[in-house]
Amino acid sequence: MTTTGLDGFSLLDETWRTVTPDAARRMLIAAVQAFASKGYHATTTRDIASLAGMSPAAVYIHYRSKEELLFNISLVGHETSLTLLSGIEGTGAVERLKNAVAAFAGWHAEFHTTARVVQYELGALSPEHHEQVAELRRQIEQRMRAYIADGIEEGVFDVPDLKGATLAVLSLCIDVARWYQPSGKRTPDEIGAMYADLVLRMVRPT
Amino acid sequence: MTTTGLDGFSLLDETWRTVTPDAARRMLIAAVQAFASKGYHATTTRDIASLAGMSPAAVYIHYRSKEELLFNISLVGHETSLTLLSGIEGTGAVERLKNAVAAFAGWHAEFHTTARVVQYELGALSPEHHEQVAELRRQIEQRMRAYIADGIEEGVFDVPDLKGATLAVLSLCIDVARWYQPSGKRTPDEIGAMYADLVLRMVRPT
DNA sequence: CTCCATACTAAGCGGTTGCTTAGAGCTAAG
DNA sequence: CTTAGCTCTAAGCAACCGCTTAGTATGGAG
Repeated sequence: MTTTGLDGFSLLDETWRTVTPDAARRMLIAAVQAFASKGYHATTTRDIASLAGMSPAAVYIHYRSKEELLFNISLVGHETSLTLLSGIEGTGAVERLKNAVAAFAGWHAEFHTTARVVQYELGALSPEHHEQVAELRRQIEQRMRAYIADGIEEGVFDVPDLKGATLAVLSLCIDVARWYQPSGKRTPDEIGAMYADLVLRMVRPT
Repeated sequence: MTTTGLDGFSLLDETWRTVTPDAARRMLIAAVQAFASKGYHATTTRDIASLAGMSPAAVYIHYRSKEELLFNISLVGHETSLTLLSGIEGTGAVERLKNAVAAFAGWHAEFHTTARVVQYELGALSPEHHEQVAELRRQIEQRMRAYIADGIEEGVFDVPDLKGATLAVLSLCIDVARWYQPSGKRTPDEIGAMYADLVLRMVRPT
């Protein structure tokens, strides 16, 4: 899962590779960085333009508003993590849940800049945009719940409260975006592996 | 741990009971509500004054700035949760960790309004104020780590990575403030009990 | 070459922000 | 009654906000 960022593309470039034209992508990446470090409301459109190396008015050539910038980030971010979670493979429920948690928690570490905006700026979206994103979040929850439910059906998990356990697992992974620092000792992959172990301990039979 | 809020005092009043004079307390409570629902930067001093039923200028009679309002909230909130975590009782490490997680997670649900400000608006503090709060956060982490370490020494816990496990347990509890809704099915006490069970599963021997 | 669409900037508009100033109303000591 | 001190409000200031307008530079089609 980990990409090194040493191949000429930064991690942010990789996530937003499909965004065109070039100036629109640079603007989006600038917005992600600014929103992640200062928060949506503390970021001005002048901050974003300045980070992208353009004039304040240039924002509005590619985006209708500051909120639309946030919506694009939020939408692509949620779609990316949903795709990631949907593509988990493994033989047996134990291995699949392990891989799912490692990938999902690892993503929140590796792409913590994007993840921070995705997870902590939902409240700044317009009601219509928020509802679109909420639907994706429901699908993410459904996926994670299915991985746990599989193990219960297989008889390899002991989970008294499926909804509660799903909530806790997702919560654990999501919160990585809040505390993760690249300067810390653990790599995203190590965090993913550690969290996978902790979650499997939570669901294993007594 | 749960207080009903039916005794004439709201939960917010209870937390801020010691703040005087009365107008300063009403202003703080208004700020907590506003910061929690819209975020620090999206809240105007006029919002706060209006919620407190006073004029915009009244804020500055009791507080030097909007940031000082946030600092007071953050400081009292951190002190409260540290005191809570420090006063845990129980015979044996298993019972103490169970009680600690139940209390800490339960607090983040019951006082989710305060907890949201405490946990998610740290970045808006001035560097000096942030450092003061960071010291309290280090003490909170130390306390939780001690509860887990006790169980390892007693031989009743199997934890390969003490620092990692502490981080995960705190993270799990803190994130309750993000997703908790009073309209949800679980009471704060039920969430505390469920989380205590999940955490004990994470640290029990194989 | 002309023409036109696209991508950008310089300048700035109306509204809002955190915070200040000047002064009014109230209370209580002398 | 006077007066000092505290709490509050009405009004407003300078700075900054999101966003718009007018105009410039560029490059490709005819």
